[in-house]
Amino acid sequence: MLFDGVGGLIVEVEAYHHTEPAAHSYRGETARNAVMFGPAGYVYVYRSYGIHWCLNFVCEPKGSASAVLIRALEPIEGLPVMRRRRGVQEERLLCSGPGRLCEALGITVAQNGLALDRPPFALFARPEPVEVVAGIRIGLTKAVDLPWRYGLKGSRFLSKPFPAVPTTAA
DNA sequence: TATGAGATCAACT
DNA sequence: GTTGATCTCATAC
Repeated sequence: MLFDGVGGLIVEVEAYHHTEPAAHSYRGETARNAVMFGPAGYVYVYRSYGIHWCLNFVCEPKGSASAVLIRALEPIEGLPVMRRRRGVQEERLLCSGPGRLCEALGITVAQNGLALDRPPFALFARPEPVEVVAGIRIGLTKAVDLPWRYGLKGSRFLSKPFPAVPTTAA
């Protein structure tokens, strides 16, 4: 996934749906979350805790008000730009979190409602299936127990590591 | 290394 | 007036 020539592999996401209280769309459509109620393939950006931006992709079906929060990215393109914007050198810290990711990519509310399949956005499918692990969501105060966090197995760029895989659990 | 509190604003009640 | 899908810095081990 690229934005304006800067980006990398998405390694961590969280799912949101209007039927669960943690979602912004839970209480119905408002001026802020209107994008979530629109067609899939658009971005929903909002400000969190007054200082951070969070990037979401709106999903099918239209009207379901579902979206995925992009929580972490493996930086690949435009590393110097990201480092400059973030003021951090370590690759792992550039995009390992929703707020960091947006700062690194230069995403703000100005991008709210933009289409994902047109510049400056660019999405690429993976050449082959990847191993994905699911887990409990992070940083929420509602519906915390839903296992709707998904990440690339073994990635070093996750905002937080996933629990050990079931096969190795005690 | 681990835990705690502050920063800061848009939208909701 | 309160809350929040967060991050960073400071202080305490």
